[in-house]
Amino acid sequence: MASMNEVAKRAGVSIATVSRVLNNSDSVNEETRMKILKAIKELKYQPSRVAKRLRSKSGAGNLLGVLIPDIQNPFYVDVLRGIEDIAYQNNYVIIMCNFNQDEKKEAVYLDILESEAIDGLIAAPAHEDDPRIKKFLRSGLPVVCVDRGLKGVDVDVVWVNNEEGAYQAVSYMIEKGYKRIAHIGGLPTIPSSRLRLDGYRKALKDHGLEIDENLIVQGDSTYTSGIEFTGKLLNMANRPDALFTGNNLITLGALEAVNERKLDIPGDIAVLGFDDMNWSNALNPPLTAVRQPAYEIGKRAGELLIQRIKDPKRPCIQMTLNSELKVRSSC
Amino acid sequence: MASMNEVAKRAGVSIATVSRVLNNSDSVNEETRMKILKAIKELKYQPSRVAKRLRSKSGAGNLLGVLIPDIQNPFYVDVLRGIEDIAYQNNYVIIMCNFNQDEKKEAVYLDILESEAIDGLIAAPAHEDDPRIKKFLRSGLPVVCVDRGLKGVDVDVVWVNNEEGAYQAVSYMIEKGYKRIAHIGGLPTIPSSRLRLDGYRKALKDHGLEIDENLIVQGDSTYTSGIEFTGKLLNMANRPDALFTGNNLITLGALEAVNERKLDIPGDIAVLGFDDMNWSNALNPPLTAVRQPAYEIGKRAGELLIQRIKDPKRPCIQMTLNSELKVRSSC
DNA sequence: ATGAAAGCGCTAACAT
DNA sequence: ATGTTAGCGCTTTCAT
Repeated sequence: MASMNEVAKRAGVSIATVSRVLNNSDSVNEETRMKILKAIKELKYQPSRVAKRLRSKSGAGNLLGVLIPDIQNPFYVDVLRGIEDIAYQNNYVIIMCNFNQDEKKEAVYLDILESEAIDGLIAAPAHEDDPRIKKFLRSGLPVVCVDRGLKGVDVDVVWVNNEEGAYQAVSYMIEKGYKRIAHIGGLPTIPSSRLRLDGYRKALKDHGLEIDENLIVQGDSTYTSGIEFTGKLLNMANRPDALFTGNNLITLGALEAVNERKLDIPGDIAVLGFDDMNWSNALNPPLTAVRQPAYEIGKRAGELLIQRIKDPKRPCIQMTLNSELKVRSSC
Repeated sequence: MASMNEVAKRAGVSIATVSRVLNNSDSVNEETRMKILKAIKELKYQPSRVAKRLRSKSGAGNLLGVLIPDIQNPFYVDVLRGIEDIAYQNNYVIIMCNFNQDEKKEAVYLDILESEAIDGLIAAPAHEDDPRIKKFLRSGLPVVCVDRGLKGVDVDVVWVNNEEGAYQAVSYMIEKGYKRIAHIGGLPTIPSSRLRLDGYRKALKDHGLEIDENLIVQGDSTYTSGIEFTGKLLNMANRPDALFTGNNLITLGALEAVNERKLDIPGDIAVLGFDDMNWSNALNPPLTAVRQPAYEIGKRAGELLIQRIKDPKRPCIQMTLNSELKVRSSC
């Protein structure tokens, strides 16, 4: 790889001038600019992003960190996709950090990202008190949270109206005539889990249904938890007639458990999931779900981050996107 | 962030000595080592990976590039997950490049990765003649290919026995008694698409079934292509009794098309997909599929890459992992 | 409009 | 065993 020095030599100018045309800062004589451009082409010169990053502290490194809890969850994949589109458009590149709900790993990644001199971070904190993200935030680096907020600090957040989305979903279920609606929630430490549960409770209450605590379970947001809890629920003497699942993975696990028992959806048990998937119509029956605009969440977060990098002083924004109930046939 | 200089000052030594204890190269007096370690702790010093990368060309930068065609394909997500595990264990971090089958984008990403001075690259080339990856390879940087090989060059590859996997699958279908087995393939430019098709043809031939070219279609490997082609196939006067789909996304699209027509699987049409998913049991009926060990492909590729970074001279390896036919209920 | 030179944080060769 | 020093490739004053 040719260096700026070689370009300068070939063009017969100093490296400062080369740097100038590259960053089209200052004015430079049209003739010399041409000479330099020519040399760049001939040498196939490409600036070193590493050197640039080392030299010009923050903002010019074109490097973003993305810290997410579980890349195997389709929701986060779509978010990531949205972030990537914006990053690519702006010549940023992404270091992908999947911490798998492991707080130790999260901490390690955060340290590395700092040491990589990233320009900004998009993160879904492990929970709303997440001390590691908070510390990172305090270090002054631009941060945007997705899907999960942070309590007691001022930070950009992009998420969805979790409580409202759950409320709508459960209300719909009630209106459909379901009486014993169970809920399998995710990790209680994750804010969205609690908000969705709140929405569930509120819907039941507002419709005059009594809340049966036996029908409310909370696991660890995984596929396996979906299988397990659905199994328990279905084994109950007086089993529920409908199931409201707390996320993607739980839903899928629930479907496995239902399939296993050869029960009919929605005949034996209706299923409505929080989180939609691009292939929900491939499920049989097609899944009725609360759709989070995952791709757009990522896109918006990317935009906010780049804005903040350019203007660290701009006030924080909390952007709540709307979820949408996609009615298909499972409920 | 404290720099090495500050550590040196606080410990009352030169930065060279600090560097020595950090890389535990050379011998350094136990006493001074302690002083330095103490200073490091007190200042919460963390070496700058950027500076290190700039200085020590190649191999010590702890940065890997991953270039994949479609992050929204669950197969690649699992591969990525495998790579990440190995990377993390070895203190490497990953720049994620999703090129979405867009060769222009692929080229841009490759340029950027070079400019980022990555230590190595794991890539699924757009196709087997992919000139951009070949060029990259020629530049001398360690490269490992996954899922797709490269023709006419010596390179590490980790993939699966595509032809054999397809052969087994289709043979199984034939033994089950299906007579008119259709195949929806992926992009013909992708080697695995062709190999799977080859396996399909060979199985039919070996079992004395005639090949009906009307039952063979090839699309662009997407979900939509699965929907479309399945639709066409199902609308045929003499429609197939079974479907062998060429990848994950196609399978899902096919299921949507079948659901839409309220057809029964496997009664009206059996479905067997290449590529398994972690939640195949959530499908109804559970999907019979050829399972690629995606996570392990990623893991092995990561291992090979790190080996090559350490020893650029070691001979290239082509690692073929075995696929496995997971018999469930869709076929 | 252009150049010289300092320095970002580190490694490694060369001294001592 | 430890220090000095020259870069890695770039940006950015400060001169001219």
